[in-house]
Formats: sequence, C-alpha cells, structure tokens
Amino acid sequence: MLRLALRPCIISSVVQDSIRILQAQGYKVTKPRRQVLEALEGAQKPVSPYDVQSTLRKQGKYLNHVTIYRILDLFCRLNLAHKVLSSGGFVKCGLGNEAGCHRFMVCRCCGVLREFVDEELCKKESKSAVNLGFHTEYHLSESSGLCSECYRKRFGE
Amino acid sequence: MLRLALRPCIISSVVQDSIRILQAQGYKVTKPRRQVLEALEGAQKPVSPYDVQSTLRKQGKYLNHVTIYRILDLFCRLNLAHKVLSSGGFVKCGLGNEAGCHRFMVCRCCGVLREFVDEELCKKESKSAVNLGFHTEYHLSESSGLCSECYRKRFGE
DNA sequence: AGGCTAATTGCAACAATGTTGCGTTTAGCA
DNA sequence: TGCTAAACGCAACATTGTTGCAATTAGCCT
Ligand SMILES: [Mn+2]
Ligand SMILES: [Mn+2]
Ligand SMILES: [Zn+2]
Ligand SMILES: [Zn+2]
Repeated sequence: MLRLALRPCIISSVVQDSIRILQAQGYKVTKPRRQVLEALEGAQKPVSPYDVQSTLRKQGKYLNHVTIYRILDLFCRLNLAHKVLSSGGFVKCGLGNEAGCHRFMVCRCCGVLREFVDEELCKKESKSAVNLGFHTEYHLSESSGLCSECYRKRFGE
Repeated sequence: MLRLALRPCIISSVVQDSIRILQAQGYKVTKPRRQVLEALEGAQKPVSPYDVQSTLRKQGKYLNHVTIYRILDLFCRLNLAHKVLSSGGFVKCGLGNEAGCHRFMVCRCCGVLREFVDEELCKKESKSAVNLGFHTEYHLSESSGLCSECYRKRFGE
C-alpha cells in the first residue's frame, strides 16, 4: 500500500509513528531499533552513527557500531531519517554569484556537477527562512536528477 | 583589497586564476598546490582528498595525504574549492512535503537544524534547472545562519 | 646567482570512521 | 512454547582524517 518512493518523510514523527512504519513494511521492531529511534528523537542536531553509540552508552545501553550503521541505513531507506548531506567531495567553484550562495545540480547517473546562479531563488530562500525566524547567511543547495545528456539517453529527444 | 569574506567564488576559474589569488593573499605557489589545482580542474565530479592523491599518483606525482588535506583546507578558506556538503550527520525528518524535497536551516551557532517546506521554492528551483537542461528529481537545500534565539542573543530584539 | 628563513611539505604514529563475513540471538508467528 | 528467518554482535580489516616534528623549499634579500 504505502509506496515508499512516493511517501513524504514523517511529519514530526514520534518514535511510535516510526515503529508503526517498520511494522507496516514487515521489519521487526527490535530493541536496538527502538533505542536508535529514541536517540534520534532526543538529539537536537544531526548525529553520526558513533554519536548515537555514545549517547546510548551514557544511558547504559550498548550497541555495536555495525548494528547502528545498519539501522541508520534502514531508516534512511524508509525515510525515517536523512543523511544531511549527499556526496562528500570537493569541487571547483563554477560561475559565481553572491558569496554565500552556492547552488548545484548533480546528475545521479553520470555524476557531473554543475554550479549555477539564481538571484531570485536566493532571495526567496532567505525570505522563506525569515518567516520562520531564521537569519540566513549562507545557502547550499543540491538538486539531483538527470543532466540533459543522460536524460536523452533514457527517454530520447 | 580583495576582501575574502565578500568575494564570490571564482568564475570558471582556470588554474592560473587560482594561482594569482594564492599570491595576492601571500601564500606560496608550491608544486603540490599546483598539482592539486590541476587535479581539481581535471575532475568532472567532486573528489575526495584520497581521490586527488590517486589521480596524481597515476600521473607519477606523489603527494602525502596529509599535504592534500591541508591544501584542500586552504583552498576552501580561499574560496577556491567547496566541500560539497556540510555536516555529515543524521537527523529525523521534520515536517514533510513532497518526497524528494528536503530543505533545512542550520544554526551555525547552536547547531539546531530545522526542516521546512516551501512548495513555491521547490517549483522555482526545478524550473531554474530545466532552463539549464537539467531534469530534477530531488532537492537538498541547507541554509546556514542564525536561529531566532541565537540572533537575539547577539543583536538583541 | 647564492644564501636566509618562514612557510610548507613529508613522515610516522595514531585516531576515528566505515565495511564484511559469519556465528549467535531474538522477534514474530504457528 | 518451540521454529525460523531476520537481525544482531563480534572480529578482523579497510578507509579516512589528525597531530607533532623534522626536512625541504619558495620567495626574498643581498
Ligand atoms: Mn560557488
Ligand atoms: Mn524530509
Ligand atoms: Zn548525466
Ligand atoms: Zn542557534
């Protein structure tokens, strides 16, 4: 029923919601999975797998790091968690706009990355943040998809 | 003259441009730095420090990995290169919109991260990409700056 | 051109992060 | 209350990133 690829991520999900989704998808609800869910729920900022481990350890709960990696992988596949960033590499600057606004497109097929400029987008993005009480100093945006070439290869002209 | 914090990144910079900037800022133009610049110039996708190392090794050029880390750090400080992503951690999903559009604000001071939704922004972003021949399937956007609380602490009401 | 010196690099040792294969445990179910 | 596939723990390993210090070198000054 719930088609994974199209489902938006969980709205301010509490642990219980996530557990229901695990079950709905036929995954077991294990103690380690509950514990990682709680650690994520409790965190105010992004946490690495080892962060999760030490958080839990402080509560007297011992999970092997391999287990945490596997659980976080699963949660990401189920849209219960995000990895906050995508690629990890360096890239030369492309066409420059304002310092502090960097906007990329990455082709998921061939991997080419292109930086582009959109002043209007930049302003809208900041304004949108202001409405939420956030003072923006820096944008980083990645769109992933297909470059024109890879798109052509798949779907023709 | 050239104030670093305000300078936009290099426009389709060739190695020579970057070298001029190194000199202008009083940094030495060394063989390793030239080589890393050339490796970045030559790459079609983001590259890790170790990627740079092996690329160079294939050309019979041997740089210690520590050197490469330090050079890439410098280049980023000088806006000669980007790290393509920011934090590296996991975060729970916040308010969900379309699957495939994730938009965050991160406070550079306290680290809180908040996901938010902006349909209009999402459409504009895709349209902007289409104009460049790119078919977008997924957005990831991070704005960094100050959350309302940290902003107040610094600049009052 | 040759020497001086602060900046930069190389090296060694280490720390942190991430992966794989396989034996053991356990959640969910009959 | 057992059965079994799924999930976990462990060991061993691979990759990535960091630190302190000795050796080298780019840029400058004779
Ligand atoms: Mn840029
Ligand atoms: Mn999301
Ligand atoms: Zn492509
Ligand atoms: Zn803050």
